Amino acid sequence: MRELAPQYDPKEVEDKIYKIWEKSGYLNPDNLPSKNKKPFTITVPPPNITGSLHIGHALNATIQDIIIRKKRMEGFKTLWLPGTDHAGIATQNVVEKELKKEGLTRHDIGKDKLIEKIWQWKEKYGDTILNQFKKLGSSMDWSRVRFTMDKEYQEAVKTAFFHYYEKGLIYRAERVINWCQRCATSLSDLELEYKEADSNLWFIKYPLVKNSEPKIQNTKEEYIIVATTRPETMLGDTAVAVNPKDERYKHLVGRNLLLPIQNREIPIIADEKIEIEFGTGAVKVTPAHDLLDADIGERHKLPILKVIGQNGRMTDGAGKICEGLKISECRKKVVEELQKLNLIDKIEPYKHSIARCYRCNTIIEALPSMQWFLKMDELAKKAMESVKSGKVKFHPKRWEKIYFDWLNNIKDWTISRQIWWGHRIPVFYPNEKQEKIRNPKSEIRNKSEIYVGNSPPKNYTQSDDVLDTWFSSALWPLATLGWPDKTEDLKNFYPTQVLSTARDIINLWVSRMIFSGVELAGKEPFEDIIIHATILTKEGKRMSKSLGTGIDPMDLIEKYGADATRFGLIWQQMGGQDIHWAEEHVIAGKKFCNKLWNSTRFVLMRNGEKEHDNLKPKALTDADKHILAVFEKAKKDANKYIEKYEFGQALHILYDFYWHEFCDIYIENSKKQTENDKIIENTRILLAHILSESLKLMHPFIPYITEQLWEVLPIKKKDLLIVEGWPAK
RNA sequence: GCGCCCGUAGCUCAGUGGUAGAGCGCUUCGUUGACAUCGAAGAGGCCCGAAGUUCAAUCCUUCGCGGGCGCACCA
Repeated sequence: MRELAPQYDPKEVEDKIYKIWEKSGYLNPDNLPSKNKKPFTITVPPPNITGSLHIGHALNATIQDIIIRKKRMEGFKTLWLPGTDHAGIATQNVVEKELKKEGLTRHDIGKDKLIEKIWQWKEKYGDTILNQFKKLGSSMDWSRVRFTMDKEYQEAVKTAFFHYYEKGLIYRAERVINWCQRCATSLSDLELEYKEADSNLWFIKYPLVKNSEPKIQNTKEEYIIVATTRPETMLGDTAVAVNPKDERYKHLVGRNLLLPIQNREIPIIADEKIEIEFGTGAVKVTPAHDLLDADIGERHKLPILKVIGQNGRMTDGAGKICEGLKISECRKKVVEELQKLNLIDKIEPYKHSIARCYRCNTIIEALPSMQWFLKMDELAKKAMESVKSGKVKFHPKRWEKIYFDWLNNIKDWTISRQIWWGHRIPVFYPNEKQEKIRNPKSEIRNKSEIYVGNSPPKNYTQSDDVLDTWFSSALWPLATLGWPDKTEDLKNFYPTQVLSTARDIINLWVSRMIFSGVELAGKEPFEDIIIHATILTKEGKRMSKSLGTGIDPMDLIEKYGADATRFGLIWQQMGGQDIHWAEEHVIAGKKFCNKLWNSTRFVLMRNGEKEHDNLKPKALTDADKHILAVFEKAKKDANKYIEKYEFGQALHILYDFYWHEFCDIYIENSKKQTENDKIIENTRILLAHILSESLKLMHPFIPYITEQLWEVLPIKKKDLLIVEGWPAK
């Protein structure tokens, strides 16, 4: 037996214990004892290679580790598969920022060189997070680390693309899409963040054109006033719309207006979608640069006139005086011109939300662009069915509403991106058509001129587009296990059992994994989805790196130890509620570890070096009976709560039992009992029994200290605690 | 606008149809061999407001107020 120091020092224990786990091989399911038969799998939500571990990751990793460790002790063949995501736009942006420090842009060095730089960056920093997971004590299988740009993973992505393409679910079309001018790429709706901003509502007069047809009466009105937050887009207006029920305008529908500045005639049309109450009830319609207007335009077969280009400047369509101007400049210019013409009725201050890029915060423009889309109707139905049937369950259940809401209103998914870092779309065009392809106006309509597949004919060149990062993330549980190859791992570990993640990617990621799994492998990728708490500041605000309100879990580990950090995180994870972060609970965790340490010292001192091989205590005294009874209850309740994924509750129970029942009461009683020769032996066995069983129950929560204490317990024939039998079964 | 979550001790949060609990903090006492990262004792709460259901509500229902979040095409 080894002497225990009078205080617990995490620094002396953690790294040493982690190495023991790694060396034991038990992190890899293939090396687990033969009793561990039935597979149990979690694939970690792959963090972006750009990131470092934040407090939310730490909570999530701890939750998954608790589940995995418990299952491993219960005798499952557990696989917790680690990995990282290439995170297309995010990563490219980070590396571009690095370039900028040298005064370079990506265009200066070119595509190949940029991609090379990103790979270098990945080699250097990409494993940061994985090492931080280790520090936390995560019992992941390091022999199976995956990356979404691994060679095999790229094959999986292509296979998925071909599958959808052959099924006719993938198509290319010119549509009005979200465009980030800084990233120079399209974005899906989910990649936007709306932020409120102060702006104006401009009220502009559009003069009515006198009508020569006798059937249509000319009226007293000389103009219609439209209200807009974006005066510059008027240059691309192709109609003005009013609600058909609006009495003010009913008689004007069908008449023409003269679009100021451009001096084009545009019709007045009627559309149900127009709110009578808002503004003047008359809306300028710019099909090229507004998603709603694009819908209206389609319904009324309006021409689409592009006035804003992908570079964020006005196109020739905007007319001579505005061509080449930035959007903001053009706005000023247009307002100025309108004022000259005396066509501004009034300007009112107005607050509204503006879409911004979720990666770089640039204002998003809607504009027509040739992109690849994935048809969503059929896939969305499958995804909904998986949850409706109960094959996949959300915990807490309320989150399924977010899921259904999105799937019920789904639009086709824009899967192509114009960035450089990512999975190239496996589509090839004949070389002589390259120019045409880059120019959306002359899209190749003839399908036979496109090659989709693995071995393109000579003189064909691959498309420059890459896939949305989430297209590959959607394959995570499949591709990491070897799909589409029928590997042993795929057979053993797919479908997985649990997915634990943050609520903000329920649709971005979770729903897409579900339909991908069902569509491509015929099985839902997991059974239970845990949506864990979001950690906010004590004041209830979002943590933010730039505001310095974030918390680095590594600092906590450094200060209090990994077990205390895990304890603090889980202590606060109650009922799926958001956590208003309070560090004192980590301090409580540190104190608890020390209590555990010292109570173990006590038991060892009382029991001496004698090794037990059979800890079957009897209940001889009232104190004995009491402690055994409350222990049974604590064990049962803790187990129940872990199974319901209510980890905070489970931890509270174990804490209360251990400190207040075992230490405060039983240990105190045992001091007297060990003075009585008749019961001294049984008391010692009972002490050792409760201690060792408690260590097992607490191991998933605070793995390092429990493994360390287990090591010094005088018990015969023991393996590492990480594979000891779970007591509550 | 619609929806979701929350409002209990100074702080972070549990909890129950029969007038409340933990951790941290605070006060007083205590260094008897597990632990002062401790032990003992204690102060501290019209359980957001109003109405309703009930013998009885902090807990159920409705409506407010306050805080947070998500969704939405309000130009």
